[in-house]
Amino acid sequence: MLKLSKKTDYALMAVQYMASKGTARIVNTKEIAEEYNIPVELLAKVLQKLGKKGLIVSQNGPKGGYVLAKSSTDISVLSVIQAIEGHVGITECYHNEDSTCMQMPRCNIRTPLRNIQNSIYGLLDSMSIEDMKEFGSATIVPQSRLNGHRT
Amino acid sequence: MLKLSKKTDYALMAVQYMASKGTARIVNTKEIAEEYNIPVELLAKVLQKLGKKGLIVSQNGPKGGYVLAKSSTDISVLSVIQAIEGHVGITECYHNEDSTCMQMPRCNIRTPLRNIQNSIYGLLDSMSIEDMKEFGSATIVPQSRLNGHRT
DNA sequence: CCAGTCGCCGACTAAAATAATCGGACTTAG
DNA sequence: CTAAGTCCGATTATTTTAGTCGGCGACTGG
Repeated sequence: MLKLSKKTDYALMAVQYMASKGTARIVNTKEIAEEYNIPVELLAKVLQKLGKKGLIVSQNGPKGGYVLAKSSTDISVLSVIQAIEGHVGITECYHNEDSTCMQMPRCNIRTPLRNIQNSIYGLLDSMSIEDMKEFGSATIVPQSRLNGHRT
Repeated sequence: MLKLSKKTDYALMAVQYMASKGTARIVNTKEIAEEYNIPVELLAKVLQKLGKKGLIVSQNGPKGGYVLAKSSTDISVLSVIQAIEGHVGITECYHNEDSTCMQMPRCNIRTPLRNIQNSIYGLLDSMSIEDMKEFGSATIVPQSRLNGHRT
């Protein structure tokens, strides 16, 4: 239904939060969880995933926590989403590499949907975490080819 | 997880199929279901929803069925998706009008996500069912502002 | 004029995805 | 050496999605 999972929301919030603190400051799970009212254990797993994907780096022990692995301008929104959700596809057959779709043989919407998906990918890839701050109220993608409303 | 539901897939396939048959030919649920290996009862409900939204018109009785209510150039992909999924939002708070989101007070990703969502809307709205045929293997949205891959 | 074909509708069950919890192990600053 | 932190797998609860069932109502051809 075209909705992001809460885990992804949490991930974006957390990364955004870390970005706002800069690379000098190390933040821990509890701090972020309290800031946004997120269940700690859940956020913990999310951050672990981000760590394994190399988007953030972890520091163990007391005074430990996380920092962004690179500049917020170099972290795309897409990379965060994919870190949490794995391979994202708009349809079953693009979501699961080895899906057995009953409709495959005669499917008439695969290719066009792939194009839509690629456009969305492009959009998400072109937007960085930094952009999410800056463009708080601007439109990102040129919609020059839009030709008015249909029903 | 940014995936369309099967019902929506079915709806798009069905509409596409009807478009391919033209407005003269009336098609029934069973015919479409067999063409694409879709469970009839499920497809039936999908078509009913499309009917209620005025995208297709129904004909009762024997030899009954459905026809597109208007030209395939005047039916946007978005309208089909919305007919099935209702109001679509990329996040909980945009999906559900009256959602009580724990993160609301301090949420730092609402506005940027809304922009992303609007871009997706624009894309889906600008694409008609007819376009889905034509652009079987073309890219729809100009991605001129893309600036290479990040992680 | 009535029998069979079709759409219409709501309630129901089944399966899958998501959200959240729990328990315990490993790491390290103080 | 211990408390504060990350790490990790297993488990449960909740919600969403997929699919099923049964009956009603509309219509058309014979």
